[in-house]
Amino acid sequence: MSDAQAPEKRRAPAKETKNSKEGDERHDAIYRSVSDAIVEQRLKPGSRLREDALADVFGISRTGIRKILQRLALEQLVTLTPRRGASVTRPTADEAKDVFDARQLIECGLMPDVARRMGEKEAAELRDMARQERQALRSGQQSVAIRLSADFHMRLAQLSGNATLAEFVERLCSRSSLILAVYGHPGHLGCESHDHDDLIGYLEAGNGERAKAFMSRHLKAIEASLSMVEEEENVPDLQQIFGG
Amino acid sequence: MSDAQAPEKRRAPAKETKNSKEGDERHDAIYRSVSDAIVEQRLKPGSRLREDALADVFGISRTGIRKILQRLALEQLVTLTPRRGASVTRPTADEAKDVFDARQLIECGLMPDVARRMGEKEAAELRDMARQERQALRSGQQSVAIRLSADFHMRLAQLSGNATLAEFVERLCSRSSLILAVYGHPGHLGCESHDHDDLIGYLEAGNGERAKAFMSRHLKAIEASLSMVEEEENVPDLQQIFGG
DNA sequence: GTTGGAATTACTGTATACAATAAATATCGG
DNA sequence: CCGATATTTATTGTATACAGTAATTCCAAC
Repeated sequence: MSDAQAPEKRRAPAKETKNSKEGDERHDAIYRSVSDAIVEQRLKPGSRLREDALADVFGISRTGIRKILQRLALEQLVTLTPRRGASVTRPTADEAKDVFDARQLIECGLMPDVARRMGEKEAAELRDMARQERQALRSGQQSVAIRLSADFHMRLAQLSGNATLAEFVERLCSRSSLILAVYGHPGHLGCESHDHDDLIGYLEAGNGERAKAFMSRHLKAIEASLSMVEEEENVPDLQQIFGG
Repeated sequence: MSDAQAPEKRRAPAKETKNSKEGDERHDAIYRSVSDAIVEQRLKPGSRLREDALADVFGISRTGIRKILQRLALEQLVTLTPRRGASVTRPTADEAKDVFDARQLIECGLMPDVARRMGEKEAAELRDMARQERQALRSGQQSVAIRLSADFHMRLAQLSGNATLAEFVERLCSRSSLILAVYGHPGHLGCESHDHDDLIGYLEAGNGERAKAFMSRHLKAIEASLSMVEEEENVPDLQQIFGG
């Protein structure tokens, strides 16, 4: 992972500040680093994200960290509670339903456009992504597989040519990873191995309607694989006591 | 005595800072204030938003302003260019197309759900909003009318029960206001007066499919009313010179 | 041993100071 | 008088200091 090497506490030498990166890119890299960690479930829902700790790890001040956390909060990957700070969002069952309904509407609606704009190059790229995903899954790298699966859906949306809708899909896929982390069964990954390949086939054949129907079933299958029990990790004893 | 070198560091009237508001709500109020000004086109696309100026106007420091600007940037209402600061976004023709395609897909797709959840109270509320909009239009308050029109579409999406999609629609409507500001004809408002009332009728009757079709036409009509000429306010002389 | 409360601690919220850079302006050479 | 470069200025980027508040710990009393 992105090694924030020895946290040399000396941060003052302004002349040294500039040598490493444009500074702007650095922020983006850190954002992506945190975002990836969440999507890959290395940071689990509910984990607290303290500003000082992150600032130390990445070697920038809290100011920059706050900016990044705020962005993640707007994307609903982290939750910002007023005086408690940031933590990785733990999606509720309602939110999960909303997200999958939204994916149903948008991703399926995009399939005809994607089919229309699908060329050889795009198909090859997608097949490669699907291959990588299968490989990660086979070699037991579940975290990586989850992200690759999300990447696949995101790339698909980008190929529709509508940047705005692609951005929406991006957000929905990120949140889906969080949902899988909370409500998915450990051994059972969201996307079945062959689904993505089949989908590429329909799209490459220019069969938008078929792809649409397939995507609908695909998403339904993922959603159906979730076990929608709100685990109330806090004070569960109380209920047991009252029940008993 | 040696502590005499420590002058009274108090430089800010901290006691007065807190008395007025919770501080958190204040930020939200400022955010809404700026957002409304953009949506109502009192701040025109391209206008620069300097941090100091905003900080002065609202009586908070640049820190808070930056937070708000960043949020607006993520919603694509303002554009943040690296060392140039913030300005009200000027949507391109491509973006405009994307936004209206997205609205076409999402808002129309939501209509059946809205029709299903439509009750007396909701219909009455919508009718009231439509009435206010008509009134604003008649009394020449175009800015207010534009925002009320956007509010109508947003509220409609909320009634679908899907908070995630409602948020997407919210963003799309805000951006649409910007698009109208750039590409719309001055005297010609986006939403025709009677359209919204007609739509409520279909929804109240539970006729989701009819409402869907109507919404589609409604949005198409708005989009068709735009004149999609990219005014390249920058270096236009060059082309004219070379052409002439 | 548990509970209530006070003191401490840890953390976030906000403003400000300072550095860095791009834009605007002035200055000088042609 | 025009063009290129140096200087000044305006404005953003970042770190840090300080304040305020929630969480924790510790202590005493029952």
